[in-house]
Amino acid sequence: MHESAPPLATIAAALRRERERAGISLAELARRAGLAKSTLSQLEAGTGNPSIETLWSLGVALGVPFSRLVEPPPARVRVIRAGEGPRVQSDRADFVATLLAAGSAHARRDLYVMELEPGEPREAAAHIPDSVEHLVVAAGRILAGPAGEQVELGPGDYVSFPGDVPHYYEALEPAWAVLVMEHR
Amino acid sequence: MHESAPPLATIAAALRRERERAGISLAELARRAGLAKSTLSQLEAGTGNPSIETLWSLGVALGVPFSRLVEPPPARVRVIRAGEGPRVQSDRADFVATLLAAGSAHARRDLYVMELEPGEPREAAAHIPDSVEHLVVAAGRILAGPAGEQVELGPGDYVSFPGDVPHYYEALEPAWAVLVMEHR
DNA sequence: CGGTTGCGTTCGTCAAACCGAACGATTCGA
DNA sequence: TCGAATCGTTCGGTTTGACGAACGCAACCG
Repeated sequence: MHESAPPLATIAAALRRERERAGISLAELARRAGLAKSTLSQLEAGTGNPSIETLWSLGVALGVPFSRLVEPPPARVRVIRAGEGPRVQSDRADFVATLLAAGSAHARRDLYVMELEPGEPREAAAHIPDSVEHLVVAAGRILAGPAGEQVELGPGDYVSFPGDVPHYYEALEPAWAVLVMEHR
Repeated sequence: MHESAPPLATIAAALRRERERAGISLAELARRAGLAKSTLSQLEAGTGNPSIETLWSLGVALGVPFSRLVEPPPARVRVIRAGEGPRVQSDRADFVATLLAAGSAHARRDLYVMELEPGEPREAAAHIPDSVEHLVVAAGRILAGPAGEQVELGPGDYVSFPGDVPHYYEALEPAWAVLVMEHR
């Protein structure tokens, strides 16, 4: 899925990178974070599997948000070619969706590209309370919406509706669309 | 500021929250993550200090980005002060942008449809720090990206790049795209 | 009623994360 | 040239996170 990066080496690299950016020594950082030099040494060497509290204290001492230590340096420009993205087979859905960008904790909108073939309508059970789905049709025609309130959409059309009630997607012809799943 | 929350209870709450959102039992999650039930039980109880690998495997098993487990839940109260509302007619927009859905404080991603005609490249000055732009091309061909790092995109292609540096949009042929502005 | 299945918690054991101390290497200034 | 200081690494010892087994509970079925 989208959870690929091995955190082992990522953290080691991030620690060294941020420490050098701060311009302090390993011993000094260990001192500020309240850790033993040895611990930090092994962490930067890629040996070891720090506890949350350990890594957190390092984040504090370095003055960087926690996620910067654990997430790989974000590629400045991310390109996902048509059909190349990670296919998400949703637990409770039959449609094929490609996850483009997962929302962070502060930006909980997940971005998908959805491809639909005409035929069986895709029935989606109600899911998370207070979730909202946004749909922009890029090509083809799609009949979508909550049960009983479907609307027909063509290229460029946009619709949003609550995701916490049963709803349907049905392609009237081969179609694809951009889907934004917003769950608060 | 950004480094305040004690991760102890945050993680416990996040784990339970995300697990219930996924609708699986504690035992089931432990199984999928390859952990002992007891470990997970203690984590959700707020007792214990998981290692990175442990927490990571939980993130994978839950299908959520790591940061969602470690960062505090978004504020329940959502406030948009006077004058802070989303500008629909952008000040410097010489392209046609239609605001579809403004992000709340909980989901700070704004959703646009953008139409471009070939000709002058659209130059966008750097804006809000730590903002990210997501672009899915629906039709036509677009050259987009930060200055010096533009990529050419066709229908179905996706790109994201930082929005806090100068960047360009140039239609190589009549095109339209879905634009998600993410500002944290 | 037993018997089974699944749940979440508690307990004892073991591996490993973390610590403190000692080490060689380097850079100073006296 | 010699200490003195600081660097980052390596080596045993201790704390503790993770495991597996057992437990009590509820729901379900014979």
